[in-house]
Amino acid sequence: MLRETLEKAGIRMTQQRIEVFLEVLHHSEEHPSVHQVFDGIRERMPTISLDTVYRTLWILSEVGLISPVTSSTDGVRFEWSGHPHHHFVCARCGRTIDFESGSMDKVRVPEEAAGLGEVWNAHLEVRGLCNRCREQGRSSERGEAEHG
Amino acid sequence: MLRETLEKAGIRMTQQRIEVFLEVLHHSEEHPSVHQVFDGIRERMPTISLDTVYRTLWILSEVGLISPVTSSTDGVRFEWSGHPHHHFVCARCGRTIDFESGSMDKVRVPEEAAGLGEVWNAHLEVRGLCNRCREQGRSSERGEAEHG
DNA sequence: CTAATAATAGTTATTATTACTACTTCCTCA
DNA sequence: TGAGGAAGTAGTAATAATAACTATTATTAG
Repeated sequence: MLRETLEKAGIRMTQQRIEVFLEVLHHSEEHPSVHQVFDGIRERMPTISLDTVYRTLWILSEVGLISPVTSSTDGVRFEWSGHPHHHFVCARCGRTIDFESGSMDKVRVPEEAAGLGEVWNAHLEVRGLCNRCREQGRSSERGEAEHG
Repeated sequence: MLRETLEKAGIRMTQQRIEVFLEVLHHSEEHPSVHQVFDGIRERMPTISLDTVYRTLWILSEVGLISPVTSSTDGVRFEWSGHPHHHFVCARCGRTIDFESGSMDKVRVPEEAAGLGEVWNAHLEVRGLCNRCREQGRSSERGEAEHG
């Protein structure tokens, strides 16, 4: 799937790109940050540079294999694009929580969107207050987004 | 609406908060960046600080009056939460384009989401390649996201 | 197998965002 | 109405996150 997509886009397949893709794929539900991906790969490939990880993540995003996740400001996070699911984003702590929905998965993309460009996928983005923050009242703080 | 919401959350209403809210409200479709809001307000209130703008934007987000927008890495952008609409996000240039949809607006939020917390609102997030990038082939670049 | 070229490592430079502190404003309750 | 105290702000310094840069290396086409 990686090989095929990169080939179609005229982008070379390198070991680094394979590693970055597999790392995001493997930890997709955790919405890994750039540094999580970096550290994960370094165990197997100690010389990989942070710059390469950044560049590669955006390249994989541009061809649609992975997607940046709505995030708090602690940096970009990514997920694999291939698994249909939706997001609950907490307005207070900034966490993005995945959920699946049989009813929503087969939603047809509105015409209005199709007119704006070539549609690849779509998901529902729900905003609100997560259960954890709801219990903590005003004591919770932004930024400790574990994106779990 | 501002007064009422802040009061309910036990947050004081200050001139700065009014200005920040109005600035975002007024330029909502452009998804203003922090600096756009800052500059806009400075014309009327020259002493406002960038720190205040950042703090206020996040406070208004936490109470649900505004929302951060899925963005490229050129910084956070915000929009007013009160207008129901959806997003087309270009995977290449990072632009977020608003669109309205009669069919989607009355979508009911799935049960699976309601279990995760208190739901405030929901919208569709469509990913793909915007018309502009589609025409430009591989010449386009990330980062010049005008969020128009 | 080799040349041409795209991609990477390692680092430095930028820039968005947050932290900090003295000062000011706003609200409460008498 | 006005003093006391808490919450909010300005101005700036500190802290990351992200991008830029260049010599070197890996990849692909032929």
